[in-house]
Amino acid sequence: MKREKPPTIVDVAAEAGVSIATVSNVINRRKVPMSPETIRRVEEAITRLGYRRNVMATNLSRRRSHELGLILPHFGGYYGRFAEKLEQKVHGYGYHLSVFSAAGMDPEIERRHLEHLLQRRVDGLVSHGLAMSIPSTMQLAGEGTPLVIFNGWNWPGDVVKWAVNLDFAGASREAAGYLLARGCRTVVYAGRRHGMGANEQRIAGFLAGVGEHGTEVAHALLDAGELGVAGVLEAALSVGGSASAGPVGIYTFNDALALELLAECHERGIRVPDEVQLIGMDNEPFAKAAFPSLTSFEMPVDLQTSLVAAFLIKQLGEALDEADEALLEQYLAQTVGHELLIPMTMVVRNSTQKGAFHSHP
Amino acid sequence: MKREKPPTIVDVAAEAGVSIATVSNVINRRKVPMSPETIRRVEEAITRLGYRRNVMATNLSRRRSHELGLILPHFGGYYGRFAEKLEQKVHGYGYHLSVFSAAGMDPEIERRHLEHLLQRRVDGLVSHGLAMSIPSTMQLAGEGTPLVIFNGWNWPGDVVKWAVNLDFAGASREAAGYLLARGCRTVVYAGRRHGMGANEQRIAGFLAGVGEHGTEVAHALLDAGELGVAGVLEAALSVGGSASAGPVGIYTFNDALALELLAECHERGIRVPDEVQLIGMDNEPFAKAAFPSLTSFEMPVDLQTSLVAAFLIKQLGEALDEADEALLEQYLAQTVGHELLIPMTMVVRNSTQKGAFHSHP
DNA sequence: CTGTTAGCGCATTCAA
DNA sequence: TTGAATGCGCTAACAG
Repeated sequence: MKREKPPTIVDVAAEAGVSIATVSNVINRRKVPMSPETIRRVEEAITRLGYRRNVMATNLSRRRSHELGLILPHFGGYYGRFAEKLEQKVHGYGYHLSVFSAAGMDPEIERRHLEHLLQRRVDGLVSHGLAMSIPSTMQLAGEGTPLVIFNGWNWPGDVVKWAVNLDFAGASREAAGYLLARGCRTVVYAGRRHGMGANEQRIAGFLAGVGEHGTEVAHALLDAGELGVAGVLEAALSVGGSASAGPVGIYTFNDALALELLAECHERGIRVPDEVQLIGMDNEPFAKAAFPSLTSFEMPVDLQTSLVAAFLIKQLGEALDEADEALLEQYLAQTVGHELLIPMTMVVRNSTQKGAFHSHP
Repeated sequence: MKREKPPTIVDVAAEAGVSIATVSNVINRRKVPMSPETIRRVEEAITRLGYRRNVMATNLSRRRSHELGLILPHFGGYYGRFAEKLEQKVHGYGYHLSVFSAAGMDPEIERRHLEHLLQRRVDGLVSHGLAMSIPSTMQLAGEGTPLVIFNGWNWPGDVVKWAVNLDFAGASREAAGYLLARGCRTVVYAGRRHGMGANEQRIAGFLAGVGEHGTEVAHALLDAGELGVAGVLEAALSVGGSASAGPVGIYTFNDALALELLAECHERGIRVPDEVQLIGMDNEPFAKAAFPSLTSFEMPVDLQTSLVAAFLIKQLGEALDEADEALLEQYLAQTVGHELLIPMTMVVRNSTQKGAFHSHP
C-alpha cells in the first residue's frame, strides 16, 4: 500500500519546463498553435512521469462529464448485449457509458444507482422502464438530466423525451395469430408479473391477436410466477376442455420460460409440437439449441441501441453522423408522440412445426 | 434543454443563512457538535433546493473516490451474477462498483475501460484474467491501484496481490474421472481457445483425470472454435475407433457448448446418454431445463465474490466484518502463494445417466 | 506561441 | 458552535 500520489499536471509542467496551461493545451489537442518542440517535450514528460489525467478534476472544471449512465434490470441475455452495443455506439461520439444492474428489478438498488449517477453528474441517462415508481423517478431525474427510456410505456412526455420500445404488442399479436393459424385449438399466454410494462404489452397484443381470429377461441392469461411452470402447463392443457382437437399453443414471456415448459412437457411425455406448440421471446442462443428448437422473436439490439444513442446524443446537442441522422428521421417520420416502436421478427423453429418431433412415438 | 445548473453547497448555505463549512458539516461530519436548529435549517434548505452533492468535487477534495471498478469479459450468465453479487458486497463497506464488459474479450475495449477507471481514480480494481497481455496490464495498473484478479492464473505476485480462482482444474479432473467411471470408452474435452487461462486449467485437469484412470484410455482435446460443433462431435465419435463398447464422454468448456452438442446429437439421432455422455460447466438455468438435462458444475458465485471483496477491502485498509474476516482466514490458511482456489461441485443430471433418454427408441 | 489567473464544488484546518 | 481561507487537479479566458 505505498501509493505515492500520482503525478499531476503541475509535475508534468515542471518536468517539461513549461506552464501548466501549455500542458493542458497539448493534452487536449487544442486549436491553439504550439511549437512541435514544446509538444514533444510535454509528451515526453508525460510518459516519463506516467502521468494520467484526473477526470474528476477535468469534469469539475469543464462542468461536463462526457459520461452517460445506463440502468438495466439485470445483466443477462438481451440486456447484456444491449449494454455492450450501446457502449460502442456512444463511444463513437466521445462518451463513456457506465452500466448498472438493478439485480432483478430491485427498486432499492435501482434507486441507489440512479442517485449515484446523478451525483456523478452524468450528461445523460438511459434506462429500461424502471422498477421504481414513475413519480419517484421523476422526482429524482427532475428536469435535470436528459433521459431516454427503452422498453418503458406510459411515461409522461415531460419527464421522458423519448421512449424507444420494442413492439412487444405487435409481436405478441403475431404470435397468437401464428399459433391459431397452425391449428391450435387453444392458445394461452404465460407471463411474468414482474415483467411489468413489457408483460402488459404482451398481454394486450396477445389478446388482440386472439380477437382477430374469425371464430371464438379458447384462451387464457397465465402467470408463471404465481402458478409455477407445472401449474402453467396444467392450466394451459385444461383451458379449452380436454377433448377438442388440435394442439395447445403457448406463447411465453421469454425463451427461458418456454424452455422450462418444454422440459416439463418432456417430463410428462407431452409431444411438442404435436400436442403443445411453443413460442418464446428473445431468441437466446439456447432457443436454437433446444430440442425441439424454440420458435422465438429476434431482438433488434443493434437498431434499438442505435436509436437510443441517437436520441440521447442529439439531446446533448451533439451532431449526429450521417447514418444515425438518417435513421432518426426515418423513425421519427413514422412515430406519433414520444414513444417509438421497433418491429420484431419471428424466427420459426421446430417448437411450432407439426411433426418435427416425437418424444414418445 | 433548459438545464439550469444544479444548486451547489453555496446555494444551500445562502438559503439556510449559514456558511458552506456548516453545510458540509451537516452533510458528512455528524461528529462535530452543532446546534439542532442549524441542522434543521440546513436540511430544510437542502430539500427545498433539491441539492445533490457533486461527487466529482467531493472526490477531488477528499483525494479518494470510494469507487471500485470491475472488468468482465462479458455480461452473460455467471459473470453477470458475479457483478451483481460483488456490487452488493462492496456496498456494504461503503464502496460503489462500476462494471465494465470487454464485450467478449476484446483487448481494445478492455484497455479503454481500464484506462478510464484509472483516470477516474478508482480506489481499487477487480478483473478477470484479462484479455490484454500481462505486461500491458502491468504497465497500466503499475504499482498504483490495488488489484484483485479472479479466474486468472500465473499473474506475477508483485502486480497482483491476490487471485481468487475457481478450481477449474479440479472440476475437470473430476469430470474426466466421472465419465470414465460411468463406463465411457473414450473421453474428450471440447474447449474454446479464447477461454484462455480458464481453458488451460480445464485441459490440465482433464488430462490429470484421464491419467489417473487405471488403464489406458482413448482421449482427445478438441477446439470448438476451430472445428465447429459438428466437427467436435464427429471427432469425438471417431477418437477411440468406432467399434469399441461404451459411450463417448464429452466434457465441455461450458454449458452453452454442451447444449449445442446436445442439439447436434439430436440432429443425428445419437442417443444421450447412451451413446454420448455430456458434462458442461456453469450450471446455467438452461442446463437444468435442457432435454436431457445437463450434468454441470455449480458456480460458487457467493463465495467467490465474498472472497474477492474481502481481499480488496482489506487492501484498502478498511476493517472487515466478522464473517468476512473469518472467511478470509479460513481460506488463507489453506492457500500457498497468492493464488486461492475455490472448490467446485458437480451437479449430476440426465446427460450422464444411462438410459434416461432415448431419442429414437 | 506561452504563461497568469480565476474559477469548478466541496472538505478541512484553524480561528473566532 | 460556526465561518473564512486554502487546496484538490484541471480548464479556459485573457494577457503578453
